[in-house]
Amino acid sequence: MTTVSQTGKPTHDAVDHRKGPRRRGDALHAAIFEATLDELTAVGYAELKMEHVANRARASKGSLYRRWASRAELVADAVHYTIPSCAARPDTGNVREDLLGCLRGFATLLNGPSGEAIRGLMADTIRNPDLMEVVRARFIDPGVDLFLEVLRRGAARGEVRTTALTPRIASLGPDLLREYFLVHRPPIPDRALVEMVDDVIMPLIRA
Amino acid sequence: MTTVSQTGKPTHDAVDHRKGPRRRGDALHAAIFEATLDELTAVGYAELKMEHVANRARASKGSLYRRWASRAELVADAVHYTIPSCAARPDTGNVREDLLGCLRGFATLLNGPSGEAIRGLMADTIRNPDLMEVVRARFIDPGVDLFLEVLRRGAARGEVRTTALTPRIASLGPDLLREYFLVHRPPIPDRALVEMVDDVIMPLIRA
DNA sequence: TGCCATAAGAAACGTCAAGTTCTCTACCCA
DNA sequence: TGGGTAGAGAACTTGACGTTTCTTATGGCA
Repeated sequence: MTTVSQTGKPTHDAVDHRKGPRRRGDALHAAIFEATLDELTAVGYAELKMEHVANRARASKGSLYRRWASRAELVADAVHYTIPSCAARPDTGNVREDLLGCLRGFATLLNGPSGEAIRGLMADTIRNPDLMEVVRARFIDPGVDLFLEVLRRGAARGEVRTTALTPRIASLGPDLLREYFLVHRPPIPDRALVEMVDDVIMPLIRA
Repeated sequence: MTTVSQTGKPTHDAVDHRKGPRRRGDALHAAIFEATLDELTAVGYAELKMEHVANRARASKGSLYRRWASRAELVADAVHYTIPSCAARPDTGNVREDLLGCLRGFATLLNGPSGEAIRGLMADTIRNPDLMEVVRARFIDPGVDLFLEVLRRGAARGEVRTTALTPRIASLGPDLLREYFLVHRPPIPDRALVEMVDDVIMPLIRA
């Protein structure tokens, strides 16, 4: 098929979706999410271009910008859309194992394409501080809640001092993990997680 | 004064430094550093443009790129050049006060234009992971060394368990501070520093 | 003192992606 | 079945980056 552009230059299109089947609403939304994640996996956040996402989704840039004001918002939505339930919730009956299980779950996530995305989102936070609230609400606070729950179960079993059930203590795990994640190259080694639990958290919470 | 550009368009320049006094070497180097810091203070890292730094320094972009390959390298050098000696080294004879003093010193730094710059540099780390080593060597490792020294003095006075003299414990202060810095809007409240010391570090190191 | 290599200043250029706008048209619904 | 909505595709505008070119001031050296 041959069309002629406004400037008269002929372009040969494999498929012109002005004429082909055309998705709308949720179907298009989902297709863009999948394209975003594929692109994220393929080239990473830093090299992710709106135009490439559009092409991969067989959509137009206009459709993307109609829904999201920026790359950051698109990626935040796309990652949030696919993170299953923000990692598993281990319950082994032992606080140390539960804590380690949580950290390992997060680390696995951060070592994959979602980690790439979160790293990039935190970077964009500088140009757009409002994004920080979004990142915190979606990717940070849930982790603290999970740790607090683990500590409460431990306290119920008598493993954990009740005075350790504070936000400051509960967020130590997520904080140290994120800190490690942001300052070191991936992947996060398991040894670092064990140190966080055994050298910092356990001594602080032991009954 | 009026000059004629290559394309024949007349341009009216206040001063054309092809004819004016011309700095070289260290004088120019220093002028560029000062312009970088002024620009950082004025518009922040995200909005810092090489061209604007050049204009402010009354230098050319060419001169900048002859010395630094990127904005990140320029800013890293400029900030490092002006940080006095990476904060004071309190020695009050009391571990808790020393720790708090260190954290307050860093927090003051991070609440100013240097903090803006460091935040931005950490963001650029995503596009350029080599930068991470530079940031760590210049702005992170010195902090850990300082804390380790404070802990050693405390141990010598019998205030600190000798088993607490590990990198994991010594870097807790800088780690938690940086974590807070990266995830929250400035400024860092003093309350957060006190919590780090009293709820996390002190319980872990007490003899 | 005068010559010359070096490097600074200014401006233009090529590139690239962001974001916008335009036209055309498929799809949905009343 | 006809009209409004929204998607596809491409051109366009803008803005910054990093480079190149040309001119000329500066400092070292003979």
